[in-house]
Amino acid sequence: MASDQTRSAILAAAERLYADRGFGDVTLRDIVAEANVNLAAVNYHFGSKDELIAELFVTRSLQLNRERLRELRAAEDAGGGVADIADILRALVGPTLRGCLGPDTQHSTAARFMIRVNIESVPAIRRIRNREIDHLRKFIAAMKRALPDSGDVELYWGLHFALAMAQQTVRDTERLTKLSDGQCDVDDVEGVIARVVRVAVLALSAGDAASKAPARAMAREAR
Amino acid sequence: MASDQTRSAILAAAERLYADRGFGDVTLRDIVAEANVNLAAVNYHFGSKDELIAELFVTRSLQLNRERLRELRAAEDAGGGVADIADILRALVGPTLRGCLGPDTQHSTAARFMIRVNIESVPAIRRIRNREIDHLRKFIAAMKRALPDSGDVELYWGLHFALAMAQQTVRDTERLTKLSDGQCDVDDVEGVIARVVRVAVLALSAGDAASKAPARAMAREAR
DNA sequence: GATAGTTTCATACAAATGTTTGAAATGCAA
DNA sequence: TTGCATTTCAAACATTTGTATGAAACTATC
Repeated sequence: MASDQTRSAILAAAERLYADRGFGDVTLRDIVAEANVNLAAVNYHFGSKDELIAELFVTRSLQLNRERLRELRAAEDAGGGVADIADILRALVGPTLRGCLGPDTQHSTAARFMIRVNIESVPAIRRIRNREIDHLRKFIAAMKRALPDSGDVELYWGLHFALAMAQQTVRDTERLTKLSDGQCDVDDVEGVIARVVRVAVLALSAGDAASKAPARAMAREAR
Repeated sequence: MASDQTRSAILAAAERLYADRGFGDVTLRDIVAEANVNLAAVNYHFGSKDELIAELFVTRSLQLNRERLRELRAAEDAGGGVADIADILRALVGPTLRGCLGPDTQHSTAARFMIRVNIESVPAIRRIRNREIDHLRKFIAAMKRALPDSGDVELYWGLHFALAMAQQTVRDTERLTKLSDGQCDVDDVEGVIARVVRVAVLALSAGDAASKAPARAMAREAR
């Protein structure tokens, strides 16, 4: 393994192209042209196109999970072993949103790549994604420590909804912006994070109290 | 236009195959084999593969939007022109969840097709989806009537989050089920709808009061 | 500096795919 | 029936795609 130059060039070019044009219409020939390497280099260094995609995704995915856990640990350390529920959720959705939203997103290839992953979802990536569950369990455990009186089901739904809001915001930034005529400032990343976390916390605390009351009644109260 | 048999057979076969195996690996040859028609029939009747997909999506999409608006009108009529906010949100997410969730989903081709649309998102469909905005504006208008004191921005975010929770639940049913070891009963469709609506309503009411308070403080209160 | 292992390269392969074509079949009106 | 338009059909087309091959270039070790 003398020179990783070719390997790195392929990875960089592939990520850039996938980020810009999506998985659908980027061919190996596009990638090797962008990387200025030979067509056969991809199969030589990665085995197949899918393995190249997988390596790209795994790398970025591990980065994301690492960052999430780092923030989670920081929150738990600050709280002496039990973190604030809002901080837990922030550790969950913060890295994703910070990476994929904001004005500087235009300049980060890695971020644009992860957005594509969220939007398109090719089989090669979907297979890997299912391993994400172990990672999420760590957050469930932390949430259980923070809210020991909550039922497990509520925690699962709370985490699910938190991720839903974060990922949909990444996925459908354009629609939200258009719908609101730009009134929803998606570039204010920390603002978006705070908003998602706030609602997710509410969802968690609401689950217990009102899990049996019909939503209709709740809405009446809210008026 | 003597016989629409061929046309209909193609549409039905295509929807079935796309529902079962996704857009990625269903070819025209698969479709015509399933429909027992000639390969050239697709291009003759639809012009191209993309136009076939588009027609499938538009049909189901219009059905969905019609059902949403029907429920919205029903809610507004019942309230004398101004519907309950929970009912508005239920009209928004109910049809999607009822169509795509639940035990009977296994039997509805249309439902499974729309799930695929939510999961995969091919370019041909993404282009059409952007026209959905006008449809959503009607819900924003209804929400504004229901919550006249709410800021527009809060309404946009509320609708965005409601759709996020509904669509992610459709998209990631499997992950949620695995993560919770089956504890989250996604087959209880009306339960899921109530849950999504409840959180969305909360998100709307929370926006006003706490839009300036940091989420950290809110979480503390929630303890 | 010869040799063995690694990497690069041009090129070919094989398969799949959406689309087109032109003739045959069918349906329908005069 | 005749004639015209619509529809079906088998076959071919033209690309595009990921992958494989075998020789050449390169690198490092002895």
